[in-house]
Amino acid sequence: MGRGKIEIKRIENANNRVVTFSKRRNGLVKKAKEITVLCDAKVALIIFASNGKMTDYCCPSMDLGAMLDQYQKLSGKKLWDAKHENLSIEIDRIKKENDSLQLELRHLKGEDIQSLNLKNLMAVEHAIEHGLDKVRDRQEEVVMSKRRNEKMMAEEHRQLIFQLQQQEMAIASNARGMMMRGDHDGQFGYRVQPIQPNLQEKIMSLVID
Amino acid sequence: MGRGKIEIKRIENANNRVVTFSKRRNGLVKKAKEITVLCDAKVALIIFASNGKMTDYCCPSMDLGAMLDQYQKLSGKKLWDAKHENLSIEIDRIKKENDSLQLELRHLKGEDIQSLNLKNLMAVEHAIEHGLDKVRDRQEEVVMSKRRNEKMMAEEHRQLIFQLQQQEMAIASNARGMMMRGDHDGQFGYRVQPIQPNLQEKIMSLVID
DNA sequence: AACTATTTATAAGA
DNA sequence: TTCTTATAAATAGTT
Repeated sequence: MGRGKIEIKRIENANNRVVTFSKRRNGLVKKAKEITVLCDAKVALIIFASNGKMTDYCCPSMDLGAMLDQYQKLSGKKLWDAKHENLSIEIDRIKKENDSLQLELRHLKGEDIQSLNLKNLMAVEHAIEHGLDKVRDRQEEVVMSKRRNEKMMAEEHRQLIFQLQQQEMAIASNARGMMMRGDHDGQFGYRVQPIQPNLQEKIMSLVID
Repeated sequence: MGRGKIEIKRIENANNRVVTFSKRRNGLVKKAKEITVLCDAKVALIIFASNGKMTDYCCPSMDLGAMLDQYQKLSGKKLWDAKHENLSIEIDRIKKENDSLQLELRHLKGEDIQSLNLKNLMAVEHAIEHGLDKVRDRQEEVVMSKRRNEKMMAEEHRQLIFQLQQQEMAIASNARGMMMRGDHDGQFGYRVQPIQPNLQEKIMSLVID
């Protein structure tokens, strides 16, 4: 229908194709609306242009979800049941994994062990003993580390006290010198160098744990 | 387009409505096919007649499921929401539970404990110790039970030997009596009663573990 | 289901 | 994209 008859095959001219698409898409939607009104029909229509742009129409009397439910019932085809099923299967799988973890956990806690035979009991015992060893080793480490830190702290505390004393003495002797020389412009004869430049950071790190 | 112009409103005459539906439905599907071919478009079309009968068309290049996936992406509307999302949420929930179980399990096995502080380590230690106690108690029980069973077994073994001996003696004496009386019709004077009727079952149950 | 007068859709051109 | 218009196609009413 137009100035000339056309064959129903892909329109090679890209521009014509796009224009024709636009016209025919409008026509299609218009006809979908018309049949809906004229004939009490339910219509759902989804159109993707080759550039990906989408147009859709759904009759006002039923939403697309309901249409598709109906479609599945009548056609027997599954649209999302498959995905659904996959999710359900995944859930079952994880739940089973969960149960087995749960059971292993309970065994290690000495629960639900009535059904275990001697061999299993010994395996569980070994696992527990191994874990206990490791946990105790780690405790040891942590305690030792804490103790080391305390010692360092104490040592540095002593150092700080020593430094403070030195500075006080230096200031005192300087002040005496200044007074004797009448030096009042606030410039000391020498600066007290920090013995441990990173002391503050070290202390902070010790305090963290 | 026809002998007369019609208003786009419900066709009251039921027969006309059905006929028009049929014609227009065919037209709609035809146009859907044409735009698919002419313009590289993807079209999905579902039509329900007022009597419930369904007609559908989907472009050959994409199945309806894929079309609807795309529809959801582009429109942001969710078609199979409720069920789907609930399942996804459920999966997330179970996975998290799983992870936490996994972690607890690893802790009890003495793994991944570098990050635990002393307090946590001690809690884990106590859990493990408790489990170890329980498992060892149960082992003790099982071993004791086995020992008891062995004793019972030995005792019943002795009983069986005793019974067998008795029966052999009874048969022997009977046979002698029969021979002396010329009793050859196979009927013994009395039956040997089983001393322990359920012996077989008892033995079976002992053998199981 | 066929026919056909008429309306509608649209291809090509601007 | 939009408008125009000649023509093809769809279809309403009829047989």
